[in-house]
Amino acid sequence: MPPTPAELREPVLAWFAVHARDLPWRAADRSAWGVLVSEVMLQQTPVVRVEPAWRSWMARWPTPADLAAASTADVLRAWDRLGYPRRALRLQECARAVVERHDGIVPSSEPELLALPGVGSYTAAAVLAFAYGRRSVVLDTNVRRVLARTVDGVALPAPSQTVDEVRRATRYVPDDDATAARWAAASMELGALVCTARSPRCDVCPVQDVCAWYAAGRPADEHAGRRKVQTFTGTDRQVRGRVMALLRDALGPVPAAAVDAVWPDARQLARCVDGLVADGLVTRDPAASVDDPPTYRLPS
DNA sequence: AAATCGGGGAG
DNA sequence: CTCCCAGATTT
Repeated sequence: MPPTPAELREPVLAWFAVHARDLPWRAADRSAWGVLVSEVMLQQTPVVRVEPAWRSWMARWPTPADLAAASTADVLRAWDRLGYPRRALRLQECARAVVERHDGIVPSSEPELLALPGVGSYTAAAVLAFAYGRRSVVLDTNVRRVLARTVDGVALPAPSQTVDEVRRATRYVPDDDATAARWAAASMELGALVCTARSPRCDVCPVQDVCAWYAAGRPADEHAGRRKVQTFTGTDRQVRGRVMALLRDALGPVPAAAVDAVWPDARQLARCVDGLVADGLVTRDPAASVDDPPTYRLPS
């Protein structure tokens, strides 16, 4: 018997009222743009690493117009090692779209949010709930795990999100805007602090008594083995990361020879550099003389 | 539905 | 060492 929506929500909301972390993008004076920036930074990057980056980022570029007017090289340097630099590129594109399409105001409708670069279903729902206090179905990795355990009685959700899963999650979202927005934050927080992927702290969980997974004796993950572990060492992602690090730290244009030195496999390196140029993360400038090698830099 | 895209810190 | 993190986009 899975818990009813009320059986799950009420203890989690009460727990959240006591245990919510004091994160800067939850402060009373944060802007809708600040919320959007935090959500993009938090896409696949842990809270502890985002927090200091968010503070300095918002101090430097408080509004969409500020970020829209910045040099892309500065944006990529400020992004530093938050991972997936394409997100930084899209965040700046997003700022420009907000300025051009919405007069510099972050939109408050789901279709308009989804149309922004770098904003998918999760981020759109999160901005609606956290910036505007509106009801939405916020289904991130934390909420997916909380519902998989408490409702479905399984250790972890399926590798990819299904339509059925969204429908199920919708049934647990409160009807009114304010409570729905709190539920979004509370259920995410429970997944982040208690109902964690590695070693869940069921002993302090506010919904232990209604949790289907706990009742079943915490059975192991049924998808174990089928889960794709993204390796990193030796992959294109590592090579791209090295090239980006080199260009971030460079004061001026970087000679091709310096780029060649970051990775021993010349073919793989060339493929990665071409990819970075195609992605708009790197600019290749031809040399003065035709037979000389080009130089590389971050895009201006 | 699956692959790709960074990087780091906990276990 | 492996695993996972407030995902989005492309194929």
